Amino acid sequence: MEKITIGKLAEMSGVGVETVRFYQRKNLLREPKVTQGFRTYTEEDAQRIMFIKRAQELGFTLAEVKELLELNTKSRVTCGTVKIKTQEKLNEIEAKIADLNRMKHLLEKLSNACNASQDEIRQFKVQECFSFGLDCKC
Amino acid sequence: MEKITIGKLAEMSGVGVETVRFYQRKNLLREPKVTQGFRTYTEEDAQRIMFIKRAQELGFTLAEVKELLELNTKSRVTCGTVKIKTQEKLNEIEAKIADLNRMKHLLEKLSNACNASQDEIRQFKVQECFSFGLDCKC
DNA sequence: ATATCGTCTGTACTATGGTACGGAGTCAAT
DNA sequence: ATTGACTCCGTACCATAGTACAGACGATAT
Repeated sequence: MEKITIGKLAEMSGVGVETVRFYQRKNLLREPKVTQGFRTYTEEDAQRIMFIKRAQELGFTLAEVKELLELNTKSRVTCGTVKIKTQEKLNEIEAKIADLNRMKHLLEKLSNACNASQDEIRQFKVQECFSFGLDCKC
Repeated sequence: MEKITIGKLAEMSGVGVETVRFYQRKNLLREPKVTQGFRTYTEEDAQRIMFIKRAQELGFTLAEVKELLELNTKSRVTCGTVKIKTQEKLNEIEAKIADLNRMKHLLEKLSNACNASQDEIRQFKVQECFSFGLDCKC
């Protein structure tokens, strides 16, 4: 089995070398064994980075990802604790979804208001269209 | 009609004085008339700041808000242009909602898996639960 | 043996969206 | 007339999430 250097790890997990070091500084990644002055990583480190990336895509900040990973690091944890953490995240996610749905409906309203005369050049009060509470008058 | 100073404008539009100056530096807000060395604003400036804040809440970055405001500045613009811009945002928002829903279902699965033995201490692989594509094995 | 690539460390820089501060000038009330 | 609040300007600073780079050292190939 070949040694996984920082460069290989970065390539495996689809990030830059500097990003790996950054995650280490932020304690999102353990400091790996150092063999002859070089860091040597494992498959698990790559998994961990991919997990970080995945969670980020899903709207978690690095601080939140760290929390999630710490649940895992403790390895044995009461189900109650996990349940509370996941419920907190669920509430956050539901709030985000609700916000985004609100945005979506308003944008749809704006888009539909523009539908009537698609190519026509006309006075357009963008600000008015975004003043929710007021009706779009474009 | 009383003169609207930067402090009053900030209060009217619910931001800080420094934020007003910041928006001016970013050309999101025009440089107002200066009367005896003091900036004098109008109602419209307050409207504009509120528009910026509203658009931000809806997920637009300041750069995007600037674009939207420039559509307005040009005063006459095809409805097609506005439609394209809003449609782009709609697509982004819909993708985010889809991601969050995926996340939600996985967290619910995780939460339910913990339900059976609420107080029992057991091995818990959070990462596995988040590895979408894999099934949760907790 | 020398070149070249990769890694080491630390620090500096990027963008985004503000927030804070120092020192000077102005305005309004007492 | 002096205090206190407000404003002026420029610059520095904050968090977030990286990205870049300098100078030294190690590993490998020719």
